[in-house]
Amino acid sequence: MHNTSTFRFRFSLMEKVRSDCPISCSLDVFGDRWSLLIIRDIMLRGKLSYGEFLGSEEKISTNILANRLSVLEAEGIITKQVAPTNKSKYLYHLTRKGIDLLPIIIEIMDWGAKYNANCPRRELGQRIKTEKATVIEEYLMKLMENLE
Amino acid sequence: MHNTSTFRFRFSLMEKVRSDCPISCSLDVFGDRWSLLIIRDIMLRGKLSYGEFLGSEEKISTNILANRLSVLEAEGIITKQVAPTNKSKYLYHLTRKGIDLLPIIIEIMDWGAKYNANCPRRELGQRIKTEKATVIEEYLMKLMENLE
DNA sequence: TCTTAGTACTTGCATTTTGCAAGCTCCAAG
DNA sequence: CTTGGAGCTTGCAAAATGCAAGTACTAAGA
Repeated sequence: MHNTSTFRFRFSLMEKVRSDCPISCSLDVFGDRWSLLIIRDIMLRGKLSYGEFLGSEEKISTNILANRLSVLEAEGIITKQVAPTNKSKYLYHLTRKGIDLLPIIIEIMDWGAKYNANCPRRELGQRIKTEKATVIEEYLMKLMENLE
Repeated sequence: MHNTSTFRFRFSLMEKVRSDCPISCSLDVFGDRWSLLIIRDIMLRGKLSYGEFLGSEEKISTNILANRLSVLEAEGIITKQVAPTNKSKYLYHLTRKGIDLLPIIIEIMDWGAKYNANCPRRELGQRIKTEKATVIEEYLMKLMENLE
């Protein structure tokens, strides 16, 4: 199912679950410095391809990106499909499971903006400050439209 | 201010911020597999001491625990104080900044429980399924009482 | 006072993960 | 039939992690 080379580092030992605590299980999946940034790119910035993810300002390296994408796909958080326009390009989309990470992403954004003077709140950041629930609702609907 | 040995690995280079995105900044602080589990222990399980954190089922190792505690303290998320009963014991408490991680913790718990058959929802897990906002409100009030 | 135990770490070392740079493969266009 | 774009893989050095053992300080009991 998964080729070994892609899994040569993270999760190469396959499924070492630390406990049955839902927080612990979640962190086993996305508890690192990169996974949620990829989700952010797809979810909030409309990025879809490997090249677009590479372009983000945090400068993820190619091997880490390839690994995280395969882990997220294996976990059923994103899907990978050939681009209709170009057979050598792939598009990554969120599954329902991936879309359900939205509230986590929004809460992390809100906390980060609140406690970092150097993190300017842009439109979305401003809105979640006063109408978080509404914003989540809106994004949820928008993201669900792209499902299938 | 910080002794070097405690910071010999994580954040030993001090503040390498990847971008001004609030999500990225947040993950620079707690984007790993352990930090939020320590927060969970303090926030939801009433644990307060090094020994209690070590006792959790995920079995964090002593050097990682010491490092994460010092990072969380340096970030102003927890405070460290001598126990009133015993001079050789320390108690860790959440600051306001730490308490504000509550919604993130709750959302991660909810997602983890939803997508892991092997993660049983206990009382709290059940309640957040139907009355998340209320539960957050309640816990927030309870945690704020212990501030100061 | 001497010893034993509790609490909180620190240290050394092997293993794993990360980060960086350089390839490599496949497809499409000229 | 070559050139370029897109998506990776590979090799290697550096950093983080995990484990086991040791240290330092305090408290309590003999």
